[in-house]
Amino acid sequence: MSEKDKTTEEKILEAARRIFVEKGMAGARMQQIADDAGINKSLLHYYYRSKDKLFLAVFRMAIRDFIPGIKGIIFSDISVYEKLDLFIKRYMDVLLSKPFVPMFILQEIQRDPERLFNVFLEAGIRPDYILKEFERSIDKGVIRGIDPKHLIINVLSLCIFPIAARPMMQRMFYANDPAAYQQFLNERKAVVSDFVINAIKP
Amino acid sequence: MSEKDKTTEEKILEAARRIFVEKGMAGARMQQIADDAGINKSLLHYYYRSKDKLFLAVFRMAIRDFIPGIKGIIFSDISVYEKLDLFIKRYMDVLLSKPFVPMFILQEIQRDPERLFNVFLEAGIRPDYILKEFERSIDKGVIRGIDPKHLIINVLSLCIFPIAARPMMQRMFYANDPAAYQQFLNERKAVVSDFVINAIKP
DNA sequence: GTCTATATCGGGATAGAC
DNA sequence: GTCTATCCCGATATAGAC
Repeated sequence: MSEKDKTTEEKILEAARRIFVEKGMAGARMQQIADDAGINKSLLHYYYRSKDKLFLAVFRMAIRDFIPGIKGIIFSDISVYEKLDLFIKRYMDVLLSKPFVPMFILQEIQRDPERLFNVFLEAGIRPDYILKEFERSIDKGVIRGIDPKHLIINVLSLCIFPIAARPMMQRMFYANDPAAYQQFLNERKAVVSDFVINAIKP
Repeated sequence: MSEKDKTTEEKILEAARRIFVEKGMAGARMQQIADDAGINKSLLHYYYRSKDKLFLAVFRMAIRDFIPGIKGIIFSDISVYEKLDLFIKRYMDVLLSKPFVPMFILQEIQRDPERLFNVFLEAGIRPDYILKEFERSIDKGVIRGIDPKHLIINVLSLCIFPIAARPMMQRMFYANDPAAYQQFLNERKAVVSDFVINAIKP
């Protein structure tokens, strides 16, 4: 689909996504979103009644993009180690294809965690199932005794943080070379998987 | 020092810190900072000429609070494992005593990474030394062959993320019980240290 | 140093023509 | 559906009295 064939609504959503991620909800300007989308400011209000509604639309879109690939893995019928490996790789793939999501969600976590929690619930994201599975694996001695909550948060940390903190890490470790850091993030899929698996092997 | 003995300037800085962390630079309101400090809005401008200057003051204070305990460890003369263990525990202690710092810095990373990088440089924060030390340890076979950059970023991720994402994690895993999550974070010092050390043992 | 009052401006939102 | 013009509130910032 060429740039011109995009509906106005699509152009708005994409522009809004860019600006909201860069500036956050409060820092974003409707004018800038309109400019970025190549349309008039009033049209934003025509399609979405308010800034808040536009933000929510972008937000839901981000969540939806983000989820489908993940849920399949969690409920699939493979070993814990395969599951962890697959999850980490798939999860990082999704994050790399939507690198704006981490900061977007972190900002929303501060702004209104309850609303975010409900969006997650709607999407069927709950830790219960995987928590139980880790517990069983620990009981069976398949993985080392670590509180499953810590394990989950470790995995999330290792995947999310390097993307959220990208501008600084890229500057510090790669003299601000985007291609080099991208390469680093690609390697990271295997590195994190190894790291976690080594850490929890009995 | 009682609440009353604090100078106006101190009261402003503390209030500003709270509000800036909660709302971010753009979302924060001078009025709210003034209310929170129990003073008049104009006084903010009397002490700090503008919102941006106030933000910068809070920011530098945050960095300064944050650094001293850390640097000592990096250059101390102990084994890599002891150093990692000590660093993780001390670093998380600092983060726990200044829990606003992670989001504050993450926001600033998006807003102006170059300025932040320079503030870090001023404070003497550079990854070179520890990077080299990890390399030597890998060459000697003391730790498993992992790209030292990944190792550093893993440690940072594991320490920082759970605090930055606290409101959501607390809601998901502890039914929003702050004391329970605080307890979780305290445990975490030892858990992360174990996790990392297990992951890199040859 | 601290307050009240006010200037000034930017930005979200709406009205209305086409 | 898309544009121009405009409203109006809220927020930063300043002036000036005490």
